[in-house]
Amino acid sequence: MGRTRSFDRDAALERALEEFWRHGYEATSIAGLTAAMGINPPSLYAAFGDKRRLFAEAVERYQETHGAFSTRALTEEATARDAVERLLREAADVYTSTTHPPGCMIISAGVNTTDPGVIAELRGHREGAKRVIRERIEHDVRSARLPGDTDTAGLATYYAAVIQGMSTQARDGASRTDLERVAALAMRAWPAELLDGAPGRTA
Amino acid sequence: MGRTRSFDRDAALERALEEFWRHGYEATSIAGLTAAMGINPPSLYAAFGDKRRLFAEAVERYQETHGAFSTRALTEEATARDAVERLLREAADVYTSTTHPPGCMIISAGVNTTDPGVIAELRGHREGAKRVIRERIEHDVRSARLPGDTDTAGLATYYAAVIQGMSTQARDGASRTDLERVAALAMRAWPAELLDGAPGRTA
DNA sequence: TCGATTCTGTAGTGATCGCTAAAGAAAGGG
DNA sequence: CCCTTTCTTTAGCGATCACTACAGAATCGA
Repeated sequence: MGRTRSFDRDAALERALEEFWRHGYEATSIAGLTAAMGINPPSLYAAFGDKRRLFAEAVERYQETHGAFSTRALTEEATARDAVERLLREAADVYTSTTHPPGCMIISAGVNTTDPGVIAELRGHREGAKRVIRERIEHDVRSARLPGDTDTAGLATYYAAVIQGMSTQARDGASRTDLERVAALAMRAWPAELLDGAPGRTA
Repeated sequence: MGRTRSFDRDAALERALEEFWRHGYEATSIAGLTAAMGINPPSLYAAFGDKRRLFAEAVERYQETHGAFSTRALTEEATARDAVERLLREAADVYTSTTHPPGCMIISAGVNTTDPGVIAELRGHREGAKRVIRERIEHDVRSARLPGDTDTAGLATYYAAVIQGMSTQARDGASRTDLERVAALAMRAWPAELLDGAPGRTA
């Protein structure tokens, strides 16, 4: 059924992802993309549609690979505190890894972008992540591990802000240990836990 | 001495500042600037040099006006704790004010920008602010208000990250009270203070 | 009033933006 | 083999980028 594609679509998508990660949506040009992907513009458009759809695929791939640690941390730990602590620690690790651009693509790639669809797409992912944090904390409130008057939305906003600050610090050159110290300090805001089987103490 | 300028240079600079604040350096076009400033390109170039120098003047103006609360908070309070607490509280206020774009121009305007000079200029301001925070904390360590083993650099990085996260949250639509809650939670990381005249306790 | 000077608007510079028409190259089916 | 299909390359589309040549308009000193 015709000539076969001469490049690895998945590998090219990963290169495009890293371009968008490093330079953001708008500052990444088709010329920069094709150079990084090792192909010519018509091959890019035939395989991925256009710049906007290529970006959407790159974001999807990011969530399934580099950004998947977030969902794992929040679902695989026994307590909300362990989940958030692991989330911050793994963010410190991923954001400063030298095998890919620094920081978080979901946080930085849409900054200073004109396209409203791109802004909404990334903001939706950020709001979704914040909601997952809040729901994980709410679960521990319902199971009486955390006080009933815990400000779950406030804590979720706080940890979302800390993670976004860590991403910015990483892009400014902060090291892994720098961010691990930020993560450790951020955990001091965690509310006093209620012990299992020890009823009554609310503060 | 020739024809007099027909527009208010200071007012035009403020409009340019807000354009750069909202859209960042690279995504702000000369066409957008001239439209916001109410002048034509030749007037802009005659009065401000070029886009790069106009941006530098806008950053300088920002530091002297919208961003001046930062230095004031860190120099006018009696203790480092009060200084940082005021810094966070005023940031929550300024970043969500509706009289100008949300967030902090120093933090966001250089994201996803290619020009290395712009990146270095803004990063320099961020590093400078972080250094001022650290020096304010070190002052309280020297005066024995804070423990001698306080990780001043770690605390400075942490509060810098929190402020950067607050800026991102503001640009995502967070309210003033949202950011005030973030500020309050962030203060839980503050080390235990040593009381004046009560010697010895180091933790 | 007049020349000198400086600002202003019009209009356009070359370069780059995202994107694509056209034609040659490589694969499958007959 | 040849025809069809799909990929590839070259080349260039209109639009926008930062920036400016040019000439008219406005203000100065004389």
